[in-house]
Amino acid sequence: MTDTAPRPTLEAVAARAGVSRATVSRVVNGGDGVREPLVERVRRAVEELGYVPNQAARSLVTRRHDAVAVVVAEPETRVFADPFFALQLRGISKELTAHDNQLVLLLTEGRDDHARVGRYLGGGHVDGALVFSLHLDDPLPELIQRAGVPTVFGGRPGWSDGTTDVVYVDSDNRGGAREAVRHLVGLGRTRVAHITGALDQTSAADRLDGYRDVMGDADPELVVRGDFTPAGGERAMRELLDRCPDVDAVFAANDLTASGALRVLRERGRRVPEDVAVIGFDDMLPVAEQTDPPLTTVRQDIEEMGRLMARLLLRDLDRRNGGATPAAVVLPTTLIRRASA
Amino acid sequence: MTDTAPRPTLEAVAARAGVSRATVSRVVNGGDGVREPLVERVRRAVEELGYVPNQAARSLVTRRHDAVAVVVAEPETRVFADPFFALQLRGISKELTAHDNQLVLLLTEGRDDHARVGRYLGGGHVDGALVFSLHLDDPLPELIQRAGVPTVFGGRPGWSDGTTDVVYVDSDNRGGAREAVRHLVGLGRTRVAHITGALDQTSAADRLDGYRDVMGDADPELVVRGDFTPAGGERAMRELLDRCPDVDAVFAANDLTASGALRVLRERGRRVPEDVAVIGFDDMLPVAEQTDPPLTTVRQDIEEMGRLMARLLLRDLDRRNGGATPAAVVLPTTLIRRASA
DNA sequence: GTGAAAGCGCTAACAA
DNA sequence: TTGTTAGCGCTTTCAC
Repeated sequence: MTDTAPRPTLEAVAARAGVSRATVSRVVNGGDGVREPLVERVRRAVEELGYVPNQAARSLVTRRHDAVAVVVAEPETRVFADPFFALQLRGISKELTAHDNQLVLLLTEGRDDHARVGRYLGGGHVDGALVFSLHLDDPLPELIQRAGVPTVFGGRPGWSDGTTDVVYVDSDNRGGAREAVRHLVGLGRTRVAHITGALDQTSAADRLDGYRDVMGDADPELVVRGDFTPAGGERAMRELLDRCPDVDAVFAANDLTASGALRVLRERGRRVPEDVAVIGFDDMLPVAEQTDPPLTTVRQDIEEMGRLMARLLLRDLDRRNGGATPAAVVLPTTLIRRASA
Repeated sequence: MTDTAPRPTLEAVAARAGVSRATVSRVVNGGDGVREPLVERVRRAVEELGYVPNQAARSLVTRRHDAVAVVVAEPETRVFADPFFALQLRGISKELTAHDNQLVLLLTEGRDDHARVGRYLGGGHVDGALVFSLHLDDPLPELIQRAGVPTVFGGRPGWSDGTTDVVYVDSDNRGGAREAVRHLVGLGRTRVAHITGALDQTSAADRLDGYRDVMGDADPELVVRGDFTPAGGERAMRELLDRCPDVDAVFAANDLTASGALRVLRERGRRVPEDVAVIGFDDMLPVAEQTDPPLTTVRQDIEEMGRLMARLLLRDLDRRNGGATPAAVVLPTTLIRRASA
């Protein structure tokens, strides 16, 4: 907890190197158009003085901050219940770091925070924003969109009407769900159920759509609502067994849900996969590999999603430099076969 | 992805309100020493123009950034395996937000990143840093300490020699462990084992110390090394059962470890708590409540730890304003009784 | 109580 | 290629 020492300025470096501030500035920012010997002298002076540019002064004139906000709607239990958030963040961080950008994390807790976030984003502290819009009715994303900050969303925003060109990164939830259900059908299962996620999230809705793509004509009783949690999975599985005792396969909206379902199946004496085959979604390793039996599931590359979000945003920020305007990106999923189906 | 609109400046507000820039500045920063009618006029002008101060310009002169870096050593599987990180972050975020500070997240991935973080912290972009130093041999914390940025650590740093006054926030790991083991002993158990955490982390070492405080004279075979993961817990439990078949209680270094141990105990046909009582650490709800049987455990208030870290740092930053220099804080733990012990 | 003026440290025309 | 100069938008003495 030392006090801040007075830091050397461009001026000081210039004096020491015997050149002008402008030259030092050039060298510090890449050094093109400065002759080698001078570059060398400046470099040495920088070194000796331990000069570090003052970001505030630089931003003041460049209007660039080399900083990106990551906005996460917080009350989401889900954000904490699974490593989703952390993994995505890691991907984002890596990409940002690779391009010398800083990550400003904005966690929101409610109404008040929305205003705060809006103000912050509108306040020109950051060059852009990466936003996770988990719920259909979340007012935040639109608010941000209106703030006029370049933004990339994580997951397809629910309010996206297809008209406005929102940029987002998402997994192919629908396609992945289709693949899972097809696999179940291919196993010869005929009573394939689906435990949904929280349906106010597009990922859950899309997975349900995927299920219906394949099982459109199936007994509607086979679809039961969950909420992405193990507890929700248990509840749903019980309901399912009561309603349709002949169910022989379950596609759960995520691995956590599947783990809950598995527990109930065991409790009720159903063997997995012999009596009931189970497939999850996510391939969350600590969950999928620990269940009994290990979970067959649909993998999505979460870290890559984060990386991609950052990449799209940075590209957009650079579009003046000839880059094209990015559009939404949907990443493929993979079926991972383990023992449960 | 709109282009940035030209934002109004202090100058513009001053013109509109018919006052000087200085007066507007005063109003914007609290408004003391300005007469009410003027305050009112300025406020209105700010409102009408949608004025938001330019942080860069302000920082340039005040040398304050109202921003704090949170540094997390990343490769830590643990950071992603449990909600620890997210919870702590939430606490930090809340406190920071309450004091109008921004959270800049620095995730590090290795050697190269250390230099980068050092540079960033030394570069005066933030007013202080909150650092998680998980491993004893992590070079980062010391590097940061040397950067001269006010810093608060999360968890007692391993290299803290007691001489230098590092400020940190930690749970009473040792005391909590003692309480857990005493509870086991109080239950009449005589062969109380301990599955440790990753011993290169102070939290694990401290919990082991707590165990020894109570069981100092016990069979050393009863202590077996884990790594804070369920898999580690399984491995350790197997070893334990082989080595000491008469074990009648287990204190696991955390809930994840305990869940692994529980699994093995079930597999080997030992009843919990009848044959073997089990206690965890953390009270990580999604884990502790979902185990079978539900886990008795030592709770630590993780979010509060985060909040406290931020509070200590902010207080230090304000110490010029009469605050005292903060010291380390150790939070108490609570034993939560469920069914496993 | 209010305003005028001097920078904070840097970049970016423009001259040389 | 290098230097000179004029701000970027704000806070903060210092006069009034």
